[in-house]
Amino acid sequence: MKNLPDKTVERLCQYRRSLNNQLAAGKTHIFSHEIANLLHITSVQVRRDIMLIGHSGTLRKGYDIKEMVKLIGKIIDTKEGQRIAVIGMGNIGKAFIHYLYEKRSKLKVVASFDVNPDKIDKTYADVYCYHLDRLKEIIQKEDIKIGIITTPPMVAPEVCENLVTAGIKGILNFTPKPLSVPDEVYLEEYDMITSLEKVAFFVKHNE
Amino acid sequence: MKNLPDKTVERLCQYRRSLNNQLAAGKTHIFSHEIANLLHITSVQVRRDIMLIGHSGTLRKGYDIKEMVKLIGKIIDTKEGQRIAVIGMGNIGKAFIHYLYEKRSKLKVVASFDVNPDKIDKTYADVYCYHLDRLKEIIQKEDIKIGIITTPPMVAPEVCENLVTAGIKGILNFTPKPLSVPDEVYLEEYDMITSLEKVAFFVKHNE
DNA sequence: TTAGAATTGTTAAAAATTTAACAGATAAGT
DNA sequence: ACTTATCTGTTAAATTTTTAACAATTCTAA
Ligand SMILES: NC(=O)c1ccc[n+]([C@@H]2O[C@H](COP(=O)([O-])OP(=O)(O)OC[C@H]3O[C@@H](n4cnc5c(N)ncnc54)[C@H](O)[C@@H]3O)[C@@H](O)[C@H]2O)c1
Ligand SMILES: NC(=O)c1ccc[n+]([C@@H]2O[C@H](COP(=O)([O-])OP(=O)(O)OC[C@H]3O[C@@H](n4cnc5c(N)ncnc54)[C@H](O)[C@@H]3O)[C@@H](O)[C@H]2O)c1
Repeated sequence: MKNLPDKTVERLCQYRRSLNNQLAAGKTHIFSHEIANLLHITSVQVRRDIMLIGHSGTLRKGYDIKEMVKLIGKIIDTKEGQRIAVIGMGNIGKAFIHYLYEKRSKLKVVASFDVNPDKIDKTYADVYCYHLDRLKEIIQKEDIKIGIITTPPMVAPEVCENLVTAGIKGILNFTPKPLSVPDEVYLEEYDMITSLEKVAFFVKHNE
Repeated sequence: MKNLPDKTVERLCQYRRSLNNQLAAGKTHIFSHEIANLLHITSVQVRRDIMLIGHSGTLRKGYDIKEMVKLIGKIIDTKEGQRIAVIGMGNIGKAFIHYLYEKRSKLKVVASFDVNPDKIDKTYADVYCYHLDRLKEIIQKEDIKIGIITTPPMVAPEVCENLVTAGIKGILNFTPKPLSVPDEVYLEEYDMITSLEKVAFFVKHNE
């Protein structure tokens, strides 16, 4: 199940969340066009994605939601759940930890780091905050594979480098500073402001 | 300058931010491959994007940074700057307002809304927080064109509908709840968890 | 002043992604 | 049982996006 297109992986995550909602609402089966409507894409795309992961629906009945959620989980999650660190316990860092805590997903934040004494040695939603100096030590001890950078932009490159040295395998960067990592580390840059500027652009051009 | 590919628009926003950084660092000109390195894309792509917006560099000297920033601004910004509302003054809502405030960009948050009495009638980074009931009134009075939804997911569809009724033209949705809007409204769904799950997927498959 | 290196701008090719088209299967109604 | 509506799964086509290729231009320096 390795060669899924990037975009498909992204959509699978979204399918799963929507499907869980439907499950909670009491539905057991769903049609491709229903999923499509929920996510504003076409039903063809949904069917194609589902085909790619090797799932089959029942004709005239649709897809079994529970099974799909389970299958997507198999593809996206790891058995034991992934262990994550958040670096920079400001607004966004804290928001993230609280959010994941409530969701109880397979993605577990198991440590956080900061340099501000007010934040260090405190616990946020069960996540302990260490001084940045202990980054490498804790990451290795706790077998953390993913780092989320929510520090001020200026220090992001340095933090990034330290994460890589410590052996992290994936980084999600929330700062607007573009980072560099070796090939074997997966880097996702998540830029909230670009999204907003994109909206602004399209609003401007639809006037 | 209407028919820019979606992806190009996105990159232009990123170019601008990086270029501003370079400007601040004292550079006046930059080569396509330098921009490319900053953003982890190819120099061809940079040149192509720049071509599409009708800018020209100087051979062997590169692109004039100041001019490029100005041109990108012309394409992306509106003259007067866009007026924005944030609905839901929790962690993310506040983070956003503070961030935009510091940046002093053309994107101005001019109002925010909540239902929690603790938040209402207070000011965050110069942005006043109104009760949700006044949404339509304020949006129309203040000529707000863009809404950022950072409420709890459950109420997002309702908020969205109210925004549309009030005449908003673009929505940036931070909740994991997919929304529906009429064709003339531009909707961007920004899902932080999907990004994280994507990282997790690729980490898993690189092991 | 000429050769060589560097860099842009553009067209063409390739790759990735989305959409269309439609055959085949099944449930529901008659 | 037969017909019809509806959906899935899949292959093929279309579109979008990225990458390659290279001519043209400018600077450097022998
Ligand atoms: N925190 C994260 O990392 C994260 C990640 C992904 C998605 N999200 C989503 O982003 C959204 C905001 O997250 P947050 O951490 O800022 O949440 P939060 O709980 O801190 O803030 C929500 C705010 O919305 C207000 N609110 C409630 N009902 C409202 C209504 N009807 N109208 C206007 N305001 C209302 C609340 O009073 C509160 O101030 C949520 O939907 C959350 O699921 C958060
Ligand atoms: N807030 C937004 O809406 C928004 C939007 C786009 C991008 N961003 C970016 O996201 C990042 C975080 O934003 P925020 O609003 O949470 O910022 P914040 O200032 O609230 O939090 C930053 C945290 O990082 C800590 N920190 C500082 N230096 C550190 C270091 N060397 N190592 C570890 N921690 C360190 C600080 O003590 C603080 O707790 C920033 O880079 C910001 O530019 C924010």
